[in-house]
Amino acid sequence: MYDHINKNISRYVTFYPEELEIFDSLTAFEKVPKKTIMLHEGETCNFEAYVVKGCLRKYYIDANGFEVILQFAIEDSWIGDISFSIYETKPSKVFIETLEDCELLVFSPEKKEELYTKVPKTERVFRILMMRNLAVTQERLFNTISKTATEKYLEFIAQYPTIPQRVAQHYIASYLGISPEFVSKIRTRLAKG
Amino acid sequence: MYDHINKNISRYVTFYPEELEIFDSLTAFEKVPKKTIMLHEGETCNFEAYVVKGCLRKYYIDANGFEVILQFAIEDSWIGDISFSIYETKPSKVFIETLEDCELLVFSPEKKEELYTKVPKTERVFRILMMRNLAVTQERLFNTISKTATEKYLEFIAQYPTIPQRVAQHYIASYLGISPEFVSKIRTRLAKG
DNA sequence: CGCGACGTTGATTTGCCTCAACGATTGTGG
DNA sequence: CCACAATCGTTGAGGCAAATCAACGTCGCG
Repeated sequence: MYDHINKNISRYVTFYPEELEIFDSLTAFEKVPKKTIMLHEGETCNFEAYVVKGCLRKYYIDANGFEVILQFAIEDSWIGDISFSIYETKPSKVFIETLEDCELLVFSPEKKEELYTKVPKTERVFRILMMRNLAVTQERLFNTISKTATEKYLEFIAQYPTIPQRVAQHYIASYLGISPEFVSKIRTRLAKG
Repeated sequence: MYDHINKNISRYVTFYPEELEIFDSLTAFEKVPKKTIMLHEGETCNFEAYVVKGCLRKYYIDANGFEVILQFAIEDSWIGDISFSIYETKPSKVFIETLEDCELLVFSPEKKEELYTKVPKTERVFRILMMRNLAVTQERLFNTISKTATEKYLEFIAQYPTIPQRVAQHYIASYLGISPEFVSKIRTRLAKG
């Protein structure tokens, strides 16, 4: 049950077994069915989740009503609203939705703060997780600005080869900032070589 | 000298005077003249800096040789390569250059780790700084994908009103992912109303 | 002064979007 | 279990926002 999450956080910091026990005890296991919107825009986000099994997406809705996907989360990754903290309970601008039946290990803001107090080392873990997330987001911003739609598509399927098999194609379009029709045209163009 | 940086980090965590003294003692004050490239692509970044005075930019160079600006840093902000750490000494993909004569307070990776050991609370500070940075970057990614060039330009000058007075216009174009010519056209269009 | 970097303006091109129509697939209620 | 609706991916025609290319005026600096 907790093996994977313990391995995940131990990549960055070494923990004693007692510390991992505290860590695990502060999470809540949740099964969430497919197509559940766990966080609506305007709500305050009251969770941060590690994905044991399943697939989720986090997205904005723009001024014209179009969705822009910020993140896909699959096994062994984290998802939550960034401004997640008991001190900063701003209403969220994003939606989080399950795309498959999911098994999650969830922190509430209070438990997260309790964790920081009881096992201060975890500050370091989440600092490093943030850093890696930021690095990925910066890289993606750079790609969005400087690459063509075809390049973006090719790099996406190279970097996340399993995602196209799991989610609808128009979600990938929304992630890449391309119209669904144009993704289709890119694919036929590539198939013809 | 250290007043500003101490206020900056005390926004997120409360420090004892002794802790702030340790913090300050681990930084190095540096004056860097205008147009100095402090970090080249391929080098490992050996600093993280708080800007006391001046203005810098961080940028990528894309496959066609075009610069894409990721960040402007001005007074009371932080700049450095994200993967900055003694454990992760990957070659950097970004350049960091001063646009004005600068006064900086600089951490080396070693001093930063020393800081984390001597004043563990600082993990929390830099976790929160990362988080805010990530939130801003996500917002910008969303804008880049879903807004028109004119909207991006207007939001930029609204959000960073002092930057256009300090840096060349084509740098703003590079930050927004717009051609310099088109920024010029947007401006004349807006001026005519 | 003269050179190079910068901003402007206009003509032309293009990558991608929008709109619309059409099969294929999924799922849902009777 | 079928019928019908809804969702999804594909394809084509047409349009537009922004890029590219090129020429020119201006400013700051060595």
